[in-house]
Amino acid sequence: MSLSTKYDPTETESKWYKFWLEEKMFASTVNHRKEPYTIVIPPPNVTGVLHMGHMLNNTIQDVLIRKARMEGKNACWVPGTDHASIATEAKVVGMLKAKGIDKKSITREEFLAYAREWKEKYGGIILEQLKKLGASCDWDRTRFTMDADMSDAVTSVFVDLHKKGKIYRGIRMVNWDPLGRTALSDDEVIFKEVNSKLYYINYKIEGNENEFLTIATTRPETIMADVAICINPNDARFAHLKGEKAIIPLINRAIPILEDDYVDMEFGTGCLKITPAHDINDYEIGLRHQLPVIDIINEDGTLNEKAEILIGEDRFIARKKITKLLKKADQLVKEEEYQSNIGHSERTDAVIEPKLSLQWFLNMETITQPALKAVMDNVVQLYPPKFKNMYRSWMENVRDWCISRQLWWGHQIPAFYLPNGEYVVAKTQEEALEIANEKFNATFLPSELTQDEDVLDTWFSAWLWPISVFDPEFFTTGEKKEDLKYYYPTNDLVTAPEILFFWVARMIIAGYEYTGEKPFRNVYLTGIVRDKLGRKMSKSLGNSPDPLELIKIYGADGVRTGMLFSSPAGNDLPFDLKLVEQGRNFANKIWNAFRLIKGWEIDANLSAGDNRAAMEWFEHKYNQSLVEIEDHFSKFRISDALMSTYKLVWDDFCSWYLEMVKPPYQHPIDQETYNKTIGFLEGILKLLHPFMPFITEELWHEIKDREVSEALIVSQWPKARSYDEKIIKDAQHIFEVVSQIRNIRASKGISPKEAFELTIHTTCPGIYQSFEPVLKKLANLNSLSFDQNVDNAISFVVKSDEFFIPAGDQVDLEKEKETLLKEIEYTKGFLASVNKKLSNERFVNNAPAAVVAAEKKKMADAQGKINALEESLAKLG
RNA sequence: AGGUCGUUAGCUCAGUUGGUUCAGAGCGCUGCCUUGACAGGGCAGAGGUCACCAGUUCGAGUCUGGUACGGCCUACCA
Repeated sequence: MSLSTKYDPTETESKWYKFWLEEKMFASTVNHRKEPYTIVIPPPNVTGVLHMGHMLNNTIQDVLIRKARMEGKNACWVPGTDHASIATEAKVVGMLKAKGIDKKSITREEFLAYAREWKEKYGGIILEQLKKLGASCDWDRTRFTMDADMSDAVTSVFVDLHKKGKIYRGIRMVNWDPLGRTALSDDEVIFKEVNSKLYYINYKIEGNENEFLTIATTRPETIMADVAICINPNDARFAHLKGEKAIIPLINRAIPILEDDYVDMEFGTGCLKITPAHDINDYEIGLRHQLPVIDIINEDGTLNEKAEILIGEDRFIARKKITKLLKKADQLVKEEEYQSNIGHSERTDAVIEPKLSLQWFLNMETITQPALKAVMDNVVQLYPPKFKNMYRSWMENVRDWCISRQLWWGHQIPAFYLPNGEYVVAKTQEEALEIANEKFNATFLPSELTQDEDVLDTWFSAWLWPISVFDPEFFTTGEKKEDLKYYYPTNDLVTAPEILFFWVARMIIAGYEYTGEKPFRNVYLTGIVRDKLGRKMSKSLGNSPDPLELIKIYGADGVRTGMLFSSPAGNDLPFDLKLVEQGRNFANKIWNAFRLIKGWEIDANLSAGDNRAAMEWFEHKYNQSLVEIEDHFSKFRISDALMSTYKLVWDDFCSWYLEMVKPPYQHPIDQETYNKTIGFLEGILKLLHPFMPFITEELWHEIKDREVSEALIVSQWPKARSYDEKIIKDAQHIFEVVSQIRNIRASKGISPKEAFELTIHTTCPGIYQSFEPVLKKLANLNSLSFDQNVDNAISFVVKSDEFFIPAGDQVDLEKEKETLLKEIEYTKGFLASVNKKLSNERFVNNAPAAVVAAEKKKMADAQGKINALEESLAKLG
C-alpha cells in the first residue's frame, strides 16, 4: 500500500486551493440562466489578523457557499476589508509614537500617508489567511471600504441624507474617548464594573459660616465645574436651604441650591452636585433649570483653565490631588469604597468622558421603520429567531446616530465651512463653492472654504456594503447596474450578534432607504468563541490559539469541522482543542476508509450475492441521512447537518457497511460490490465537501482521473431519493442482534475468533434469512438455524425473538438464570404499567385510537418477550 | 433596576403541534481488544426524579403560574 496510514493535509491543501483558484472555480459572473446565491463577507479590519471568531464565521459562510455551488446555483461570495477608522488609526498612532512621532506634530496629509503605507504593508493579510481556511470567495471581487468608488458612495449618501433633512449638526452630550480623542456612539461604549470611591465633601452655605451641606461624589475633580446643588423637593432635611447658596470648596464660587425630583433621597447624602458639562444626567437637570455649563476638561482628559486649580493635570491625577487638597481644607468628610459601572471605549479602553460637543447626527426616527417591519414580518429572517425581540427593542428605542468621529483615517465629512460662519454640504469642494455662491449670492474663493476635519463613523460606510460591493456608483447615479440587479438582495449573512445593531440593522435600514429592498434574506448569528473558562477568546487576553498554527497542525478540514461540531446558531462556542482533534481524526477516518477500498483486488469471477443486502441497506440509509441533512441545512442547523454526516460516514459507512462487504484479509472482491462501494464513497464525499473541501477533493481525484470540469467542488449535490424505512429498521434489528452476540463474547471472555452456531426462535425468520450473510460475518457464526431445541445454551432476547448459542461448559447456569429472571421481572413491571393504562377507561375513551393501538401493541410485545424469556428459563432446567 | 432567553448524562447540546424513534447525540469515562483500512483505531458498557413547587390533562421534558439560579440586552443613583 502506497498510501500512508495517516492523512497529511499540508500538501493536499495548497495543491487544491491553487487548483480551484487557477481554474476560476470561485469566480461568479452574471448568468441569468442560473439562480444566484450570494453572500457578502462581514469585512474584517483591513490591518487585522485572523482570530477564532473569523474562523468560525467564515467556515460557516464557506459551507453555505460550497453547498449552493454544488446545487448548481451561481454562488458568489464577495470578500473585502473594512478601513475600521478608530482601530486602524489607533494602530497607526501607536506605530508613529514608537518612531517618536506625535500625531499632533504632523499634518493630516502626512498622517494619511503613513496610514496608507501601513495599510499597504499589513492590509489584506487577513484575506490571505482566509485562503488557508479554504474560503471559496470570488477574490476578483475583493473590495475595500475606502476604495475610491466605495468612498464616493459614502459621500453621496451623506449628501443625500443631508438634503433629505435626516442628517443634522448639533451640540450633544457625547461619549468622549480622551485617548482616541474622538466621540463614540453609545454602542462603542462598554460598561465595566469598577471599584471606585465615593467621596463625601462639605460645601459651606453662603453667609452662614457654621452650616454646610455634604454631597457624595465619585468625581471630586469635577467640583470646579459645579453650577448648583440639588435636593429632592420632598426632603425635609434640607428644605430650609432652598434658595440659599453653597460655596464650592477650594475655589469658593457660590452656586444655587435647587430642588429636583431626580435626586434620590436615599442615596449618598441626598444632596447632588450638578455638573452639566461632565455628566449626562446633570446636563439634563441643567437644561431644566437653565443652568450654565462650565466645561473644565480638555479633549485629552486634562483640566483646563476654567478649573482654576490643577490646570493641565490629567483627570485621574487631579482626582488624587484634589482629595488631598480637600482633606487639607478639612472639607473631605470621608471616603467610601464603592462599586460602579464605568463606560470604557471599546477600542482604546479609556474611561469615557461625557462631553458636550458639536457633532453630526443621523435622525433615526423614520428611516428605521421599514427595517423594523422587515424583521418583524420575517422578510429578513434572523437565526436563531430569539434575536427578533432584541432587535425590536433596539429599533424602537434607537437614538439618533452620532456619525462624526474626530479622526483622520476614514471618509472625511463632505461639509464645507464658509467665512460667514455658514456651511454647505456637497460632494466636492467645487460643488460646495457653487452652491455657496448661489445660496449666499456671493463669490467665495476656493481657499475660503474649509472642509470639516472629522471623518464618518466606520459603520456609515459598512451599512452600504451589500449594495456598494456590487455597484458603488448606484448611490451617485441612482441607476442599477447588472451586478446589483442580479446579485442583490443577497441570500445569507453570517455574523456575530455583537454587531446586530452596529451593522446588521443599519444595513437593513440602508437597504430599504436606497433600494426599497432587504439587503439579505437570512441572518445567521454565530456565537462567541470562548475558552474553557468561558472568557471570550481575544488577543489581549492571550487565551486564543493561533488559527494558522491550528491549521498547520490539524489541517484546515479538521479545524473547520472541529469548530462546527459544537456551534448551534446563536450559541457560544466553548472552544476545546479536543474538538479540532476530533475533526482531524474524522479526516483520518475517511482517509483510511478510502485506503481500504483502494486496496481491494477485483476478481471478475466473483458474485456480489452475499453483499446485496448490505448494499441495498446502505442505499436506503444514505438517502435517509440525506433527507435529514437537507432538513438541518434548511433550518441553518449547521452543526446538526455536520453531525448527521459524521454519523453516516463513521457509523453507517465505516463501522457497518464496510465491515459487511469487506472481503477477508488478502481476498479479492467482486466487481459489483466494488463499483457500488466506490459509488457510495463518492456520494459521501459530496456530502462532506462543504465541510471538508480539501480531503474530499483529494480523494475524489484519487478514486480516478477526472477532467477539470469534473472536480468535486463543481459536482452535483445529490438529490434525495425515497427510501424504505422497513429495510433500515430491519437492519437496525440485525445490528442489535450482532451487538448482543458481541456483548456475550465480551462478557464471557469468548474470543471473537470462535465461531458460534446460532439458533433463533422467531415468528418471522424472513428478516434473518435476508441478512444471513451479514449476520454470519459480523457476529462470526458458522451456522444459523430456526426452531431447533438447544440445550445448555446461552440465550438472549431481542424484541420478542429468542436466541440461543450452545456453549458447552462455559455456561454458568445460575448466573444465566439470574439474568433471565431479572429481565423477566423488569418486563413484567413494564407490562403492568401498560395494562394499568389500558384498563383506565378514561385513557381508552379519550386518547386517540392510534395511541391506544400503540399501547396495545406494546402490551403484546411485552407479553411475547416474557414468554420467550420464560421459555429460555425453562430450558435451563 | 427593567426586559428577554435559558436550566435535560461529567462536558457541549438535540428533543419541531403533550402519547414508541422520549428520555437522546457527540465528546469524555470504564472494561476488553495490537500482524488484518484506521490506537488519530475496534467492540462492549456505565451515566439523567429532564432546576424546584404547584396547576391543567386520562397522560407533562413538552402547556400554565410561581420560586431559585444563570446568560444576554437596555438603563444606570451622584
